[in-house]
Amino acid sequence: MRSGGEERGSRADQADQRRAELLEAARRVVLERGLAGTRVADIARATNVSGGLIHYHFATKDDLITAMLRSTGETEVRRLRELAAGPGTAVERLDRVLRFSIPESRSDQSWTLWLDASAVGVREAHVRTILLELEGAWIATLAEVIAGGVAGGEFACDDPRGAAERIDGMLDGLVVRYTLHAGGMSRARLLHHARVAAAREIGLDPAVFTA
Amino acid sequence: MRSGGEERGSRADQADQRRAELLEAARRVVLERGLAGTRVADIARATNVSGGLIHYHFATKDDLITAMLRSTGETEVRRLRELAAGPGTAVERLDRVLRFSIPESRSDQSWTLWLDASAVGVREAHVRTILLELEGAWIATLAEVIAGGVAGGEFACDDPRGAAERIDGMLDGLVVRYTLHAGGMSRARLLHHARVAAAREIGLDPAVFTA
DNA sequence: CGGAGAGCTGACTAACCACTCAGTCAACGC
DNA sequence: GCGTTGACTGAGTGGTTAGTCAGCTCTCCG
Repeated sequence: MRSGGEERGSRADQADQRRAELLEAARRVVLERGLAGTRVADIARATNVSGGLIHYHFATKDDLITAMLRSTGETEVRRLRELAAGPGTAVERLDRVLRFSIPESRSDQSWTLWLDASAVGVREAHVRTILLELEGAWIATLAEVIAGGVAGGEFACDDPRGAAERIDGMLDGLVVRYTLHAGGMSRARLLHHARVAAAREIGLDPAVFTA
Repeated sequence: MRSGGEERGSRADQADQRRAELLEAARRVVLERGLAGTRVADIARATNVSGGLIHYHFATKDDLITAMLRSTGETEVRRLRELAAGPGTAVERLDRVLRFSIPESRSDQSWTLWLDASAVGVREAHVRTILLELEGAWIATLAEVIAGGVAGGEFACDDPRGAAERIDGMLDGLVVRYTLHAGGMSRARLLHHARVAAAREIGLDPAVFTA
């Protein structure tokens, strides 16, 4: 075992690599089977390691799941900030953020992770904290992009923070609906709603996004 | 046991009453402990019956939970329709619907039931169906109220259905945020957002709701 | 080379929990 | 009254699963 596999550095790095590997496997398994349906044995199998190894690197299943949610959230926030800070007009930046906030396609079920986490977060404070940071970053980024557009004279909006909260809330709600109900809404309509709502908030015509 | 308790009718009614009682207890327990944390023994204890009785009335735990979700959803939809069909101007009817759609207070955690259900619904089609009907009824009702306002000349909106989808989505997203994060948003701000977004969709000033 | 310790294994255990079942009791029809 | 049937009990039972542990192997370093 582990002869033709990926390279492994010094022993000092090995544990970190393994931890990252377990985190990634946990993410895949939870996406596939749901949080409630995920066993630590499943994650072990997906990584081709023994069940005992999971508890060598993570004291409890909870630790593993929490670390996985935190690292996934951090990755998403990093990417969001890159897109928001990227080149182009404020309209282009805002549209990039909107498009990044919704699933790429019908088969992109990555949002179910946050649905599961939200249900758990009601009862568990450390999960709630992760969700709060994730959503806080989203709202803050949206608000910055909108405020930037206002400062540059592109947008008209007297409450960028409030607008960001409303847009973020609508995205969350609609994405859940899109994710849950296959026939309920097309991705095109989802994006249309996001653009219409955003356009209303910044005092522009929705057509600016598609021009 | 069961001497000073509530009256029980004929044997024919008894089973129905007991079923309803178990449904209601299941709702309370799930709200308190979450779907994942609910044991059938908890529901039995909350009803002061034996564990075996649960399975006398409901073949499986899943059956009980599903029936509970369905009955809760039906009750909420009935109440929503009453409020939407009630007296007053279209603005008043719309505002009643908006206020009914958000928690009554910080201690009203009834929405967590639907958060739990949504997470389960990703994997289980029969739960998904219940959610689809619930959300469909909400959107349809919102759309009817808006269309009514347009017909009566109160509102200006060229896509009541789309507006309803956006408002419903935003309510879902914001209510989750409100429910999850104690300090994140006040109920007043939540209601403010709902009214601002709705006012934008119907071409009125948000102040009409508070006048 | 040799000892130490990190990484890892897999069999084990203790707890948990949905569901079963044999039997009790009381209401109802006859 | 008396047998039947529906409501209900509570002690199981079997399957599942997070976490443990004794011991193995390999790498690193003196």
